[in-house]
Amino acid sequence: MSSIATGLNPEQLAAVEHGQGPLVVFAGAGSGKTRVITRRVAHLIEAHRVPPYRILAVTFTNKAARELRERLEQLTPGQAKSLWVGTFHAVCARLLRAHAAQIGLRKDFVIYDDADQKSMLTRVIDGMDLDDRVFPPKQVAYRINTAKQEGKSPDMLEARDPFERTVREIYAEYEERMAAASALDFGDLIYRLVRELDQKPELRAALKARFSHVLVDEFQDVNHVQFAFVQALCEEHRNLCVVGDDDQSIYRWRGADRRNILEFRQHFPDATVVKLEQNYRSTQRILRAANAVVAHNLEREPKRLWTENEDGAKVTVVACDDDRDESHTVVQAMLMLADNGYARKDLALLYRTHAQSRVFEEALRRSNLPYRVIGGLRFYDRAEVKDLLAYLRVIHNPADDVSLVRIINKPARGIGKTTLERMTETAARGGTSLYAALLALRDDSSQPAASRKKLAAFTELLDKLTERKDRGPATLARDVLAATSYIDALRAEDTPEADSRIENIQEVLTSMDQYEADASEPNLTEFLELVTLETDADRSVTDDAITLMTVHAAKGLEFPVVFVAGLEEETFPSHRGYAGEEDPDELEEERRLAYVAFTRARERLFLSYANQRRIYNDIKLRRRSRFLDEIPRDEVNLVGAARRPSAPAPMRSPYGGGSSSYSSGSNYNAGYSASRPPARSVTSRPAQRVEPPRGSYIDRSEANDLDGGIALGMRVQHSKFGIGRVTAVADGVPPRVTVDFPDGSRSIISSYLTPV
DNA sequence: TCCGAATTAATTTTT
DNA sequence: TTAATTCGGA
Repeated sequence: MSSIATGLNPEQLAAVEHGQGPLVVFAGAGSGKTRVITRRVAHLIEAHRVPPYRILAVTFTNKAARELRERLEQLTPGQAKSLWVGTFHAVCARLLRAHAAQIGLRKDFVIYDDADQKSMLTRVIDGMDLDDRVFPPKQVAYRINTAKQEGKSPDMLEARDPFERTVREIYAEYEERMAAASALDFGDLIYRLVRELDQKPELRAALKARFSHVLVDEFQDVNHVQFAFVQALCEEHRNLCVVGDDDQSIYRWRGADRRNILEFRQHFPDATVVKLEQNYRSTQRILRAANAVVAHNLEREPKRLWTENEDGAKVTVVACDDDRDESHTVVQAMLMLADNGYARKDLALLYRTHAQSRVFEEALRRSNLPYRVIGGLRFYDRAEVKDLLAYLRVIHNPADDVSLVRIINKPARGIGKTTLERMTETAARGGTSLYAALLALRDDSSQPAASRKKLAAFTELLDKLTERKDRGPATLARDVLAATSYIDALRAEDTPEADSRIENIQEVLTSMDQYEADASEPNLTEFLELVTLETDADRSVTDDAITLMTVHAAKGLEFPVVFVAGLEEETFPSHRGYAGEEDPDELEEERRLAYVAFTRARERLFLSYANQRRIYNDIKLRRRSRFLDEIPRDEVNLVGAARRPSAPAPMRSPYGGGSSSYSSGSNYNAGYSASRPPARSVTSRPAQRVEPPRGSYIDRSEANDLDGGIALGMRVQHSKFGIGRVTAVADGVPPRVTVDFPDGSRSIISSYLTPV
């Protein structure tokens, strides 16, 4: 038992040993949050004799869930297996399956990811004879997802204008098609469960008695339905422990509501509050820089994050001429670090958007530095992988329309557009699945014989495969590949792309074998669920390579050396290109994102920007991010091509008059005293509090007010479509308006329009 | 029905 | 720029 308390500071210990009732832990970056959660669960099991299966721990990623389970296995051998640990999505999926009959769901429902959802919506919109330029599936999907995050069914959706009324109808129709396919989208997993909990007292009673202790990690990123779910589970015992950091809330666009943690005490007035403010991860300088930036936010829980770690090196700001220069300089620095005691896997490059990875990838390849990109295109999103999985899904559940459409003519078997249209029509008329319609057409003697024959061949193939359904996913997948000659077709192509596709398929097969070896009762349903809920970030790092990823993906990770690239206005902070002044909430979220990025670094932090950048065709002048100017000058070492007398639009900084006073001429490599510091000694220096600089809000009098707002009825110009009139305005991300152009109505992102 | 060519729209972040 | 989708000819 002593092992549970070893090495904890008083606040951590208080959180670990807290007894009954609600608990909120404000855990600053690097304050040992994971440690507290792990120890607390172990403590509940060991000291309070809580059976593991009555403890639920919700994490943000599958990887975090796995790690939690592994660490607990070490702390409490043999007990961790029966714990409930997982993401909201995984946990809710499991509960939905367990109570499927009660809820009126098929136990083996499939989960649709975003791409599946979008193709379902495309089919729905098409089937309703609507113009998908006026109702772009992506935009409708965004609205439906938002509705589900807020717990709204179609009839609860606002419909103030014709556009919104139609969206509501699409939503309703979509729900019916999803039910017919016995499919749930990501949003459904939580929303449906919460809805059932509201409507079925027996279910609510069962679930609130199911767990005795609930823990939620990254609570600042929980949205409305997720909180409702947690509240329902805890309303009886009230043993709810939430852990989070409002400064690290970066998922507002996904419905995350920081008020959930900031106002936790209003929901649970008797909640115990613990603040973890000692940082064990970063150097003083890194922490001071990060603190100074986030201190510019107005709406936050006051806190003082401090560390006993040494001062460390100054934060290096790398000023570059252009994007090529930036990638080159960053890679040079990486090479130097790699020569001076750092392993490649100690280095990470973070950026705001995936699109930024390209230039760096090229530069890294040229320098023969091994790297891995996290995110972007998910492994399971690759076309060939999706094809194979679609076969498995149809075998598993023939009513899965989206998957059926995907494979029906892959490989080409002469079932084309005409036949598919006929099927869709029949299905719509009879209110059945596409597969049922397919069978009907096959058996309908009034149909053309040639098409009937092709359909029969296809169903025969499926039937043959379905017979072997229970032999495990891996075997089944190999059967599918053999029966469709999928790999043979790729091999015949004999191109590098085809080869890499074959490799990807091999990798799926390997992961299936792995799954069968690991799972207690391997089955197709579980495997398919695992695969759709798995993110790229969940795949673990083993090889010695530099990691490239978005700041979002870096949440919860740490690296000895972190590079953050593209610190420029419009990019980081990003802005949605909406006309007029900036949204202060959005800017504050960007600042929190910067805070997350900076605090990933343990020893060295490099921040880079370019004065001009190639975007599409032309070269755009860029302005250094205001976040850079929010870092105290003393913590910064400026290197690189900062010789330009002044940036395009000099910014006033609280630490100096303008950019010229900031830079100190061209001292190209001055910043790289790159060798790794000796292993950190256990210092017992008195704690130095790091205070944010006071009164340093930047005067941004030259804020861009170039383009005016787009409003209803306004005449606007688009570079391609010419001049038109705005007929509807929709807020959203990004904001769009519907415009009547000479050649028809279109939905356009408003930043692509100029008023005339 | 299929394939390559032409067209067109788009850049945030993800379970 | 480039990815995705549509189009047109075979």
